[in-house]
Amino acid sequence: MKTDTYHHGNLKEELIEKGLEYIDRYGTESLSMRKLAETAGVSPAAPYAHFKNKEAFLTAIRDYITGKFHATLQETVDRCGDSDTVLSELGKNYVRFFYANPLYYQFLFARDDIGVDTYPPFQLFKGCAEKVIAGVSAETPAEAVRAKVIALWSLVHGLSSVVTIKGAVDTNHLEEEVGRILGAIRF
Amino acid sequence: MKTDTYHHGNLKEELIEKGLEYIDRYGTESLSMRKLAETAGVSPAAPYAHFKNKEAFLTAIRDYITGKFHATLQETVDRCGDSDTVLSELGKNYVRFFYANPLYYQFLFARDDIGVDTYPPFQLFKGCAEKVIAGVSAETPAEAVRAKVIALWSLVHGLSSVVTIKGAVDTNHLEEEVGRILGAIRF
DNA sequence: TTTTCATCTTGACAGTGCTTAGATTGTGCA
DNA sequence: TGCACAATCTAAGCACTGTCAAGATGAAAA
Repeated sequence: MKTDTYHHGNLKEELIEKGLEYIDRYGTESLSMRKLAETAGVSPAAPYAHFKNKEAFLTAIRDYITGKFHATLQETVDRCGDSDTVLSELGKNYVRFFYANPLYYQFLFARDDIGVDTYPPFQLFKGCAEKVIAGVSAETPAEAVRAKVIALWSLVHGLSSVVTIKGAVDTNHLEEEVGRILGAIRF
Repeated sequence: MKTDTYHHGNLKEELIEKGLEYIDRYGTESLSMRKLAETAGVSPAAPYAHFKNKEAFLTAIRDYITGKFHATLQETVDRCGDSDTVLSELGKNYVRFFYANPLYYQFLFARDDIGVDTYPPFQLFKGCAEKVIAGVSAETPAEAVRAKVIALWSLVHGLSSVVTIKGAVDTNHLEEEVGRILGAIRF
């Protein structure tokens, strides 16, 4: 078959964009490579020239989303510096990110190969929290600092999930509510 | 075909048991109705006499696990009553449950149709936390109580997830560590 | 005994991920 | 400029999936 568009020219990027759109709307459950190929106007096997398999494709999308998540946190740190508001702002933006994209939470974290040291946003958050919390009181034992860091992280991470549960948090006044909730931990 | 075991006799229960076993080991990703039917020694369509579709089957398994989770929490409440240790014990057992079965967390919560009011374990935890926290200081404003309840729940819920992330928590001394982390919130 | 009905098998269909063989075409090198 | 190469695509097909419709089976009710 001879057409003027045998080579798509931008398939890899379009697949990622279309895949992202699809996950936004319907989640990852019903996403299929064949449907995606069709919406891109390309044969069912074409995507496999760019991605080894479906898992590699999903990983590419995860990396993209992770990049945006990381950028959000990084921007917060850059803006707040070492001020005493940085942790609260970091937490708020952490939660906001997943509240704005409820399907991202499961998509990013519903797998078992994720580690703190290999996931930049986690490193960023933990590192920042460690610095601030250890700085509050110099003579705080290391194990207490560590526990508080994990506590804060768990609180923020958990709230990101809880916020998507129906009826859990008054989302009409989300900003104030999240502020109050994050304020429950003191250092 | 004429055999002496045309009717399985206990298929529904066996499917749930085998399905549970499978999820324990491999998660829900690669679970298939046909494989399950085969391990039960039955034809591929047989399960559909007991479950409308795969989703209904998974819901049945979720309900079973949710029952065990709820029983764990209920047992804790029954044992501790209204003592000041009930929240800490409740939190520990909450986290323990998912640490012991890492794949259950995603399996139970990786869906969007879950609500506080329709999920008994959440109601139990929230109800108990509300009673205890409101009782600490009678003149605490309602909104502050609500925020603390959500904070505690988020902390516990988040820690249940964080604990399964590689390198996040020292799992060699999980008990003490969880105790320290949960102690970061005071009321 | 006969009938009924839940339970099961057989066979089929559409959709899935993915592989292999070959077609197409932009690109760099002679 | 022409040609070979490599990246990218199509076509065809395999093994697998969920699920349905038609009919077989047999335990329990009549």
